[in-house]
Amino acid sequence: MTAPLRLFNSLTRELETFEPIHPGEARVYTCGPTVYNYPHIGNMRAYVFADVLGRTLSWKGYALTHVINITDVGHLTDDADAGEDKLEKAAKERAQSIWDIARHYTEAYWADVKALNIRQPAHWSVATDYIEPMLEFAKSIAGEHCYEIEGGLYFDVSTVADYGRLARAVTDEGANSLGARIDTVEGKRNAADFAIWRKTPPGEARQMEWDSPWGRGAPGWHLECSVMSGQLLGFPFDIHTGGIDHREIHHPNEIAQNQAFCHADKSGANLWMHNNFLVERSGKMSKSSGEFLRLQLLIDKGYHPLAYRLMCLQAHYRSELEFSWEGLGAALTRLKRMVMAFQSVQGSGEGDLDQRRDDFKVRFDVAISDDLNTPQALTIFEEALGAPGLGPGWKASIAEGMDKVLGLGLLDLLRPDLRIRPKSATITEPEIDAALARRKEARAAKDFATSDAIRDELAAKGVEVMDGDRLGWEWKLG
RNA sequence: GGCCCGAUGGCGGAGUGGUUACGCAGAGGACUGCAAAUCCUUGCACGCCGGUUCGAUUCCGGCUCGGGCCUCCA
Repeated sequence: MTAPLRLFNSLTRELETFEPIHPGEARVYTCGPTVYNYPHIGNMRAYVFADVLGRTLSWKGYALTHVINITDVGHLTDDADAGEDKLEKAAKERAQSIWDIARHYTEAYWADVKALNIRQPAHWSVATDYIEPMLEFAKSIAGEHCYEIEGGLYFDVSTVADYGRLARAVTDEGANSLGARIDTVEGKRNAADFAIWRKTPPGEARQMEWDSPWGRGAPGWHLECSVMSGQLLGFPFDIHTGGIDHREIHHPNEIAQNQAFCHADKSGANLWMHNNFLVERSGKMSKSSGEFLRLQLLIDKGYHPLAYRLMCLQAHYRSELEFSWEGLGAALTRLKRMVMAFQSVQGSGEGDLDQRRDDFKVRFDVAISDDLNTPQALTIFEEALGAPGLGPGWKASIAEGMDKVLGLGLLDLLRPDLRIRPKSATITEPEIDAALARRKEARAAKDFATSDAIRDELAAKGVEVMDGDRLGWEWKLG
């Protein structure tokens, strides 16, 4: 009755039918943020994607266990072998405790998660809570797959089968392009070898460091995801997601660790899924480039955060999505109309239209089951909102079904909620109300010169008067 | 240098071997004192050159252009 769920597996680069490892269950691990800075909206696209995946699995009836990790240690500013830990660096620059830094940015991330209607996963796994299991994991693979050099314990990628197959990095000659540009570290056997444990350099002390058989130090970034996914979901689990950038380094390394740990050639997860980037004309979104787009900036400019979610939904997760303020505005306009359409669904039509209702559901299911085709699912959703004369319960049916998958939360979203005061506004709501009251009097007296003058004044302050609309007025954006 | 991806109307963005979604913008209409908002209607596209085919935007090859990754990044 429902369509089989087809998902694109980065490992095989093909669509595959989802078949749960544990009947009736779906276990998903999503690579989360490194909390050394605010997330930008491109980062958040990854979580909107993972959220839609999770919601779809729930819609299909699977009991979902979703894990998103919080990286608060081990992620370096440079490559796998050099550079500083991002958290240590941020703490040093701001003269703050590393734990305060981590907490601050974790909370900022969670605020964005909430604003975008991203559901809470079963676990937010924090890397520093898993140091012991990481040490155990490292010990179990150290003998057969790792070697020690001055910098710490390194993983020898030649000890596992098909290293880098996820990245498709092997050339015709058998050479591996991964790590080709990494500066050589003294003693490394292969360019792509990476740190499992990084020793604190002699004479230095880090805020975050632990004892280990390889000296006092900190775990390598790649280690944590293998450990937390294995601990919380068990190997093998169903789906591992992340940004497309992880397809090249982080996930191949994770797979290598999983192979070593499980004494198997399998990757540790049945499906590896990657969302493509949000791009901007001025160049790639990058935190290292200084200014970057935060969700809060969108809100400050008067755009409701769910307009950004809708913008993400309008494109397929595997396609690059072009960001522009015009595009965001278009999504906001669409969202406003959807909210109004949803509110006008009365559910008072004849009761003999169940077949049509089911047809919508089937079409929606087919679209979302086709590798999460949210752009198409959206159009079917809108068609259903505007379908005339559907029977009682239609509205609730839409909210409980399609909207649960898309996550726009139309049941709790009212048109006035979308009117967000821009931070730059120079007029207050009471002032606007007062002006509109004066305008109403003028209009009643047919003093159109005065009423138009008031309208012009408001327009100059970014307020658009809408007489024929219940809202009465709206902020002008852009 | 190596690996990979893309090229669809004004913008964004689906999809398909033969009638080319959808959104926003635009145009026309309804409504309005006039507007705006809203609603209805609607025009507009498949990078170039070959090949396969009865027929290609869709499949194959080449070209051009653009992008990503191999260094931190979702």
